[in-house]
Amino acid sequence: MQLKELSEQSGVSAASIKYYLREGLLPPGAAVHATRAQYSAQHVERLDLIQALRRIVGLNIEQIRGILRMADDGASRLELLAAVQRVVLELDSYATVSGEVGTRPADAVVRLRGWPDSPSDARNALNAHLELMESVNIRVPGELLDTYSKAMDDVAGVDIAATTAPDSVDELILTAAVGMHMHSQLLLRLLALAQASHAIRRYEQDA
Amino acid sequence: MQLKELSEQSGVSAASIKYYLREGLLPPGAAVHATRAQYSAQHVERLDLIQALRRIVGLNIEQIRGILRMADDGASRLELLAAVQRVVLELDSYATVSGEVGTRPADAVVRLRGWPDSPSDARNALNAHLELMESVNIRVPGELLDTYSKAMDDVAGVDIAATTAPDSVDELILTAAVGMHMHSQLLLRLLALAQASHAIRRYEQDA
DNA sequence: GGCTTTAGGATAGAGCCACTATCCAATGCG
DNA sequence: CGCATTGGATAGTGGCTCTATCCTAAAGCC
Repeated sequence: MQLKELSEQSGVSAASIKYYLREGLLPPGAAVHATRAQYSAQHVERLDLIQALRRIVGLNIEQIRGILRMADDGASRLELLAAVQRVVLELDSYATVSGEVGTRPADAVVRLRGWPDSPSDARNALNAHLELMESVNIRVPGELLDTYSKAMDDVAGVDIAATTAPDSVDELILTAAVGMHMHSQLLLRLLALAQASHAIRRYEQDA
Repeated sequence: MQLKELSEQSGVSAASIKYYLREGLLPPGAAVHATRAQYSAQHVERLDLIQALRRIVGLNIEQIRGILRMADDGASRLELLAAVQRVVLELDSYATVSGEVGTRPADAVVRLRGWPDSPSDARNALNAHLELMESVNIRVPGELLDTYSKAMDDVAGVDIAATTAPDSVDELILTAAVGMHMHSQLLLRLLALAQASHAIRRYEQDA
């Protein structure tokens, strides 16, 4: 198919497709001639992925480019997962907490859960965030971290098990990124509901 | 104090303060004369709040204005909490899932946890989100929802207990919004770590 | 009393981002 | 043969949050 049809099938305007081509998000089609190129189903899939990462997960062009480039360079599933995580976690690194990152709390969690031991970005991000929370006086008692990590362990188990056979790299990225985002939003909504409930109980009591 | 000093104390540029005044985020100072106004410590506090909501929580001007207006109109703590939740939850209502909102799953959670019964925005948001997840084929088994809600129940308990005596409305908003955001980010990081761990185990096994 | 500084008001511009539109020459397709 | 389409280039749009400039009037200070 050529550009116009690709646009129709993906629901992305021809102008935007050109933009993505320029930005290196979408690989160029097979150039039949100087003024004619053929696009495939993979291009449609890629466009779907780009759309999802933009509109659902909220990544920007540069972040998407980074991930896709890795995918196209034949990165492993683990590497891709790590890349997706890096980007999603840094969505708002409002303050790059630097300084000596005490690896304590995350290590404890890892030990407690019996997770494989490897000092990852995810672990650093967790430690940095815990420091940040402490610095703004939000207490995170050990038991809470325990409860949280247990819950997350359960999700991850379900998630990874479900992600058995990703047909394509694009699909792997899609499920990883969208899944993380969806679960995170789900938790946020549950937290809101829980908070509202607790607040109601408390303030009614006061009154 | 006057504008310049307010700017120095809050770390917000004079131009931005003027902008916030124009946008109705910051109440005008007490006009001593046509060309002189006095600002108070409350103005500094308000600016801190605005900064936090912008930079940490990532709200836009209109969202902040809405919350602050409620606060200044003397809304109750519950109303304010609800308003904050509404805004934070809608941060990315990528798809306003409408239609007959089956109140089933959230109701079950509420019953299970023994939360006070009131059909709230939070509950609707949860139901809508669960529908959305289902529509993109992300399974959320009942046990998972159970685990999640238990964890969130624990946090909310700690949170609300800690938020005993907010000295000012601004502080209440600050702790609510920042707290929600921080916990949500914490969970996201834990999820990332858990996923990475599970993925490592799984893929190592495969290899 | 004059000089500098500041307030408030208005308006315009900057900078970023993700597009979107226009123009072009070259060329394939019917 | 001629219309439509392509890749390539470039410029413009719209939303958002500031930031900068200009102005007049008045206060503070010596």
